[in-house]
Amino acid sequence: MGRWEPDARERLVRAALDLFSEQGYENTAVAQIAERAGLTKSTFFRHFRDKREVLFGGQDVLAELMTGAIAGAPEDATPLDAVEAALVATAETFTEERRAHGPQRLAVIAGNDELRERSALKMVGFAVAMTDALKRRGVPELEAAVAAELGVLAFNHGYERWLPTGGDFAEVARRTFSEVREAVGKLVSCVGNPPGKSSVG
Amino acid sequence: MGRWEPDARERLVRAALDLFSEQGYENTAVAQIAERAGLTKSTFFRHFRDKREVLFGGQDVLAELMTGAIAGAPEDATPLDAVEAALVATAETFTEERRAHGPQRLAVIAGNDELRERSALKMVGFAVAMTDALKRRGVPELEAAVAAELGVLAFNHGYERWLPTGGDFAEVARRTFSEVREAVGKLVSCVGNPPGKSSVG
DNA sequence: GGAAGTGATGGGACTTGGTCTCATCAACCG
DNA sequence: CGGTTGATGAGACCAAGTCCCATCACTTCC
Repeated sequence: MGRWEPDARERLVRAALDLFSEQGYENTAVAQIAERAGLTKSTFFRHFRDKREVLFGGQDVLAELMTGAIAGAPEDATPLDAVEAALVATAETFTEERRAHGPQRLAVIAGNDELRERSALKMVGFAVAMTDALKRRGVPELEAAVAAELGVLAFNHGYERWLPTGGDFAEVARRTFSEVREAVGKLVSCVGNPPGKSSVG
Repeated sequence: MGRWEPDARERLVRAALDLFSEQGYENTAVAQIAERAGLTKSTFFRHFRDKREVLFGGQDVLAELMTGAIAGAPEDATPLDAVEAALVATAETFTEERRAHGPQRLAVIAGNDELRERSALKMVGFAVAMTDALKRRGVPELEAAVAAELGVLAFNHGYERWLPTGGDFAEVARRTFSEVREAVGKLVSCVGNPPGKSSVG
């Protein structure tokens, strides 16, 4: 594997994923990942900000798709409709190839604190991005924040639901988000809190 | 400052906070923090898992207060009521002394990625804790997750609102959470989505 | 009162993540 | 053919974090 083989980044990701699965994240040195990919530590850090980031590539693309969809949603769309559109807009990145190493990736992340930490930050990033996009539509601060948070929740649940079955993520996202909406409805219309007249307002 | 002065942990926290404010988080070495506290690097890592953690002490106590309040809420309390009780239950930790270095702490965290990452993880921890506590009350998975997420959102907003003014955090939490409830109500009762019959169900 | 034990600390070696700088090499271009 | 560009290799370097062992203050027990 020569110095100028193409797809250095992809090779690094695959090598990292394999090594993390084989021996655990903490027991794998960056130099080892680079070596398996036929590269060096220097090159690794040229492609990824740090060791964690090799598992979280392309998340900024997702955020851009979300904000773009919210900005481009019909003017009469409700905040929740806009958020739903944001989730649907990310479907194009959920390719079959991505699904292939999804479980492996999830397992590695679940087994390490640093990685769960990075994952949490990415989710916060999504929430902030959607909140800002909603605010630019004139949605009040707090409503925007709530809607965005619900969107992130649905996104995560949708992803976990999409992984085993595959298929069109847009559909899964719509279904999951409608369930979240339903859950919200049940929460606010609980006994003692009739809808329309909040008991705490 | 001798070897056996008391309050090593508190001294480390104060030294870290001051140094981070003076020269930035990244420009401050752990050895330097320890030195200012009259201790050594070894001792620092005996008190804190890593450099970040010196700014996030006591968050596990908060999670326990939250879960305890949810578990101990009246049987007929709605999920949202239980979450509100969880926020109120954390009030006892919001002392005036804690408020004193709150802004300093927030500023340091906001200025560094590693720290925002850790903060995000802590919030996810709260959400998971409250979700589990709600599920143990028989609340369905998704509703529990939504309610917990709303709680975390209110907690954060409440904290930022409490910092400048001080006073009883319980009151601030109640007020903030009621505003979140109101926001949720507006979201689900938007034009095109009459409450009671979801347009996407 | 001295000896043994306990728990927190000091100290230093060591690994690894991450940065930085400079040399190298392939491709492209005039 | 020579110069430029861009990605890589190589290695020094610093700081985070781990590990092991010695040290010291305090306690307990004989």
